[in-house]
Amino acid sequence: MHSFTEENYLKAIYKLIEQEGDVVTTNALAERMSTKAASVTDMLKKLSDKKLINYQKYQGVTLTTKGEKVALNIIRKHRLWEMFLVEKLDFKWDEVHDVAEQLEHINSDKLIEQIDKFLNFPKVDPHGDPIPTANGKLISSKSQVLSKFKKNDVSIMTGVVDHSAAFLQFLDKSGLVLGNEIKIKDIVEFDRSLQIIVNKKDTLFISNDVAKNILVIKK
Amino acid sequence: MHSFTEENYLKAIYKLIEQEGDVVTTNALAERMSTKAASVTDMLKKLSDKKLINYQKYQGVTLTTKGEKVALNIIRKHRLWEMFLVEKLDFKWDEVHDVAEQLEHINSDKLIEQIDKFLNFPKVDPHGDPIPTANGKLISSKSQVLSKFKKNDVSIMTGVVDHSAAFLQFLDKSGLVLGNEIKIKDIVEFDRSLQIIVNKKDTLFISNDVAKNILVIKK
DNA sequence: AATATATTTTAGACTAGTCTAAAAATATAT
DNA sequence: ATATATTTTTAGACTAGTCTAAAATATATT
Ligand SMILES: [Mn+2]
Ligand SMILES: [Mn+2]
Ligand SMILES: [Mn+2]
Ligand SMILES: [Mn+2]
Repeated sequence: MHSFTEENYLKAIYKLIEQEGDVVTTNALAERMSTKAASVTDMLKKLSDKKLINYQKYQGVTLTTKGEKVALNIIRKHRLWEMFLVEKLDFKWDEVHDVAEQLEHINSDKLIEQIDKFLNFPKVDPHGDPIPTANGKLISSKSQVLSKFKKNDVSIMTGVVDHSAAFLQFLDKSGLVLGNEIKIKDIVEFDRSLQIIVNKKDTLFISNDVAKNILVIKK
Repeated sequence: MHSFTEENYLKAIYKLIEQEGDVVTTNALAERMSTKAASVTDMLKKLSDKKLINYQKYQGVTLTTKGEKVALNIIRKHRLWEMFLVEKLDFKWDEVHDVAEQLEHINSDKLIEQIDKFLNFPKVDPHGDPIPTANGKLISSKSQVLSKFKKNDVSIMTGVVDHSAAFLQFLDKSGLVLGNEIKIKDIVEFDRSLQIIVNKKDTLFISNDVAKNILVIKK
């Protein structure tokens, strides 16, 4: 099929387009893949030959339909494996990423179908990210970052923007986990930091930087 | 750590020594790895440089203590994953090999510990093969091939020699699965084929070739 | 003991993926 | 519009793993 490296490039292109915008630049990809621009150019030629990306020299890249299908399938596998690790093997949400990064490349349709079934067909992964369907559909969530809300707004935490272990551990320690209710008690005008009430009980202060990395849905 | 290829070579060396005898030849390894002798020689140099094997030109190879530890760890992971697939994901014993061949290379101590725990620390895999411990001990079973037994001997099926999907499917169809009791009703002198009674119920005939690939333990 | 055959290693080449350094193209600033 | 800076691509080299063909060594046969 495709090599691990090809799969990782396709996933990176998908995610960069999702976040940043319409086309992905060579440098952005090099940054994300922790490699050099020259190496990226080589890979882009290869992916282009295989009709997985649309690529013209100096013009950046987008995924073809075929390439997007591959990317979404890797993302599906990654998120299902993360869910498996958390739900069945007692991993914490900050421990799953590196292992899922490997497991996502295991090639077996039956395996991933059975994992999906075993988990009772989850819709989102442990970080609140939606799991693409087997035929490559991804329902994008209506969540917004907490920093966009106003005083007295009440919302439910549904995801995170930053997926780093450090941030996830900080959230755990603060009682900010998926499903919790967050009410904005006050917003400090000076630095846009927030005073919030979690689950109608615990009051705490979070910086605007933190609020920008918490996804919620209005109650 | 070590590449997939290195791990597969070490496992192959381990298994060849286990079956065939004291040292492994270049050609035997080439055969097993479905590659050419020249490629094997290249890899042997590399594994020798890494102190994973004892290798002298033209003299065959053995594993060092370090190499054996790596091999046993891969075998442990392979067998635990096979067990997981059968026990938790409804795979049949003839369907697990190729997937386990990939999963055995996933690198995460926590993952394999948790899988072991999740399965309640199994001692053998779905084919009756013993699972090495985390610190590299392997309890070799006292099973023998059915063809060595005599008329009227009663035994319990504990494993298989041939692991091919074809053979395993044949066994399934014949009701010859692990744990079943096998009584030898008669042995045909001419071709050493057997008439056996499975679980005190079903009588069937099997060739000596089949009997040589069924492992049992005397009751 | 000499020769023939089989096994194993070396030599040299190829692909995937990576790198550095230099050249080419594009974007930005005067 | 031209010069400067930035981005991207090319050129050439490196490693891991593989191959074929040829050379070296070991084993078997006479
Ligand atoms: Mn990956
Ligand atoms: Mn995730
Ligand atoms: Mn393998
Ligand atoms: Mn097995």
